[in-house]
Amino acid sequence: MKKYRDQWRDMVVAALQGLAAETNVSGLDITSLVVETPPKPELGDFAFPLFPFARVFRKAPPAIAAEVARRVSVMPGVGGMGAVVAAGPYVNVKLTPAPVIDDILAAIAAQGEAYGRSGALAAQRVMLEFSCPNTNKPLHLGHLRNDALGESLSRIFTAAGATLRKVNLINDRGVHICKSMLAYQMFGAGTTPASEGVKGDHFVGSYYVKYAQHAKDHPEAEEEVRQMLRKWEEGDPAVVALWKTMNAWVTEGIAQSYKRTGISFDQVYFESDIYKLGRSEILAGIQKGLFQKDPDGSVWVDLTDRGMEREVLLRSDGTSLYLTQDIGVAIQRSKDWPFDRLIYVVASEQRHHFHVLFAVLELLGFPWAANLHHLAYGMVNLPEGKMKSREGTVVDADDLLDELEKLALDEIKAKEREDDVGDLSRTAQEIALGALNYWLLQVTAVKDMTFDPKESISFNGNTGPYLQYTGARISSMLRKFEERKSQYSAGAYSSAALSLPEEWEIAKALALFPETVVTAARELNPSVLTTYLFELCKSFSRYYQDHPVLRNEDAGLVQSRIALVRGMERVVRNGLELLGIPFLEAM
RNA sequence: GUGCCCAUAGCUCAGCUGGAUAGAGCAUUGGAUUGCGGAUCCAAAGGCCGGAGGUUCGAAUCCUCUUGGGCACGCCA
Repeated sequence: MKKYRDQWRDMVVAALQGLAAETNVSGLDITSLVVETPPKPELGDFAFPLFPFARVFRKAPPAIAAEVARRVSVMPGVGGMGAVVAAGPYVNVKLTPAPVIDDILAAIAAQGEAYGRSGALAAQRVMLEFSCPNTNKPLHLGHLRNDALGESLSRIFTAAGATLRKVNLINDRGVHICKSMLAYQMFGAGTTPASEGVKGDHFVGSYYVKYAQHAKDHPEAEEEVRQMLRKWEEGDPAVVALWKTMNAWVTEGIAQSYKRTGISFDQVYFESDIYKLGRSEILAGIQKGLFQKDPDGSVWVDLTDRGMEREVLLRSDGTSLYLTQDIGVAIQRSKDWPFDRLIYVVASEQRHHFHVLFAVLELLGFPWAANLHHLAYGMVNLPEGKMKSREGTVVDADDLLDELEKLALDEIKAKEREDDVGDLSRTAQEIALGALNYWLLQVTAVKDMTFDPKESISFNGNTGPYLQYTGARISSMLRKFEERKSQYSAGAYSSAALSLPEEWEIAKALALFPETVVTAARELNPSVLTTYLFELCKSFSRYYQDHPVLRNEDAGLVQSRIALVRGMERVVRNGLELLGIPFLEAM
């Protein structure tokens, strides 16, 4: 669609310049000419508001609009492209649909899976960090939002042409891990996830909970934990062995969850490998006078001239902090895989941390420090209220997925679709995932949100399953067409047959897909795509409700509408892929 | 207390770099010649865009103040 928009913009620009030249007006600022979509389709396909030019022409906008419309309408070749009319202060353009429809449908058919991909960000190497689980408990609802955002953005960036690298950082060391380990030593009695038939992350998580209960009336436990951490750092064989065993259980469990939700990474960093990084950079920074050592031995950075505080970089005993480590990791990454941008998908609670991190890296003089970005996302609550780990109201990711799958399964059964669906449990899983990812991505990242499992799985409304349903209906239509193909062989595709306003609306929307992907990437916002796809599907549902695709006497009409349906199928398929929502051919 | 973020229909959310009468979905009410899967579609009703100023030809959008909510303010991660 961009092509056409630019074409018409150029013509309007030429008209304005022509008018300026003839009336001896100078100082025309053409950058203030914007193209927008009229609020109602009847008004046209593009609109140019001319308010900004009133001053320079000393004329009322409607008068300018009338003059511009007149000039554009007599430009060579305009007749075949479309009509141009003034509507008050606006110049509206109504495209001639047929050639545009031909163009769009041909492009989709030719590009197939690649339709929607572009080179818009071709020069960019983008590293995207997300998920970053702890190895002391299973994933919860918050991780699901993180993962959905990270995975979807990675696909969107890739589609927009960027070279993208997904990285994960597993927090597999520290006091929280030792707590589970200590509790397991005390109460584990040699059991394993296998012996108990429990997923590894849940197994270990249960000991984390047991520790918390134990520590309530055993204050000395805290000291034992610290001792254990010390032993771990010293490489005590027994402690390290237990740590390895329990970490393996958790990471295996988390890997299963990733598989279930379609999450993957190009590189995984382990905190246990890299937690010592950063220290040397801090020490070097002291030499350069960037940081100061206090009398007690702690090292600080003064950020007050940036409106921030003084922050600790090294403890008085010389050891690193989380911040120190993140400094080291960023530097390491810039060496491992030099990037143009590094985006961290991390909950908004850590805004301050990243503020400081980025400031320190800038102080250290890394040129890439200006291209670090914290994609902060808000909390996910349930209709019942907030998640609070202390009150045990944290929603476990696997449990939630189980619940969604059950709801989906119930729905399939209620509609008596078991026989049509193929693999029943797989379909339920895919619907559950569609419901989850759509809901999580539909809300702008920075905002806190409410996740309503029942509403998310609903098959009507603004939901993932609704999109999947539209895809399934489209697939069904295309299957039927293939079965009866010979019936329609007398006719041939012709864009002229697609003369309904609904068909024009759909075709235009299909044409907007590639630009929409780029916008989503530019704004780091998958919800741009959810909204786009929902509206596209709604238009299509409305259309086929009233206008039969296959049940037509005119074989040419059938062929033409099928071409449009094929375009729909392609865009829905490619679009859902970018959101991590499975496309279903039947449901 | 200080800083950052959020506030749009009863509920859940869109609203692009300011542009035509602020939009969806859910819920509510009323409809759709047995229909290419009715898991759909249509319609009605529902708003001082938290409030007050300001900038502008023009503000949900930008600025200031204010109210309410969230989060962060550790030699934790």
